[in-house]
Amino acid sequence: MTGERATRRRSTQQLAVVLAAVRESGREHPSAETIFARVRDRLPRISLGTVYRNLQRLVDDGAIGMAQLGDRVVRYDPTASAHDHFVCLDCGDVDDLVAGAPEGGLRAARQAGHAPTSHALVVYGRCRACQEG
Amino acid sequence: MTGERATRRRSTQQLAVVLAAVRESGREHPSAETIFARVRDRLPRISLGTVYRNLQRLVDDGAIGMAQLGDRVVRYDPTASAHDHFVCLDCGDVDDLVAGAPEGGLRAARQAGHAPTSHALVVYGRCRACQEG
DNA sequence: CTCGGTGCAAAGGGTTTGCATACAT
DNA sequence: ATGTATGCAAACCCTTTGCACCGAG
Repeated sequence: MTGERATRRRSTQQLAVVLAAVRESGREHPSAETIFARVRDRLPRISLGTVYRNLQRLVDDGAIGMAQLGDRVVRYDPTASAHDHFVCLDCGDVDDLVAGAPEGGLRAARQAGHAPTSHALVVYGRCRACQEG
Repeated sequence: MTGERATRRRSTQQLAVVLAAVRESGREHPSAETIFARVRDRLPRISLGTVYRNLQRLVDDGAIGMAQLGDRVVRYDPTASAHDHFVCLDCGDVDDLVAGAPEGGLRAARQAGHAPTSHALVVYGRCRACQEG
């Protein structure tokens, strides 16, 4: 019974503007609230619910990434492909990290009989800017 | 001005029972709600707020660990020392991983000028039990 | 014309907090 | 006696959702 037909998706202005807002965010890893504020400049009547719905859709489609970085909020990421993150404990800034697979963790998982398929690595510390002075 | 005096901490029955509940949890990584339910068997009048307050205190004191494993809730961990986690995408079970430092990530952070002090690694996949059959 | 997307506002789920009281010290 | 910890309930914060209307196809 795979009979359900995929519902046709419409491309709206709101969707485009949300995507643009995430894409323009550089290494900032904005929260939904931040996106909301930014998107409002262009579409003053957009609602927070719509922002959440479109962000979710973009994540599901693989157009953007999503990360939990230790605090409560979900962060969105213009880089959709898998990568890791550095979070500064002083200023909260986030940086992308390009690192190979965490072999130690994967090996430990396999040794326990598990079959790893993905991972999330967040490195915490003091960022470059916060070390000066 | 380091004049604030540390407030004297009292050891209550509630604190002891919360700690015991976490310690008895094995590799289960219970949420606050789970701890609450368990603790209630022994202290029927304990409140959820007290459970949260005591869990927070135990974490601050380094008596127990705390982890965010991808879903919304905070998990508590009888193992206070740093270690990583495996989460089964099928059944949700959590397993501890003993892995060395994630060198790739740390190196990438240092290369960007940051000074790493800690990290959180969660490996996702299919657990041993879910692979059988 | 259709029916998926939107705006609004309310609900949800997890966690924190203000306050009067209880109790460890 | 002192003031920290508790119980209760309300507040908080982030996110999701129900519903009537709008608008892309």
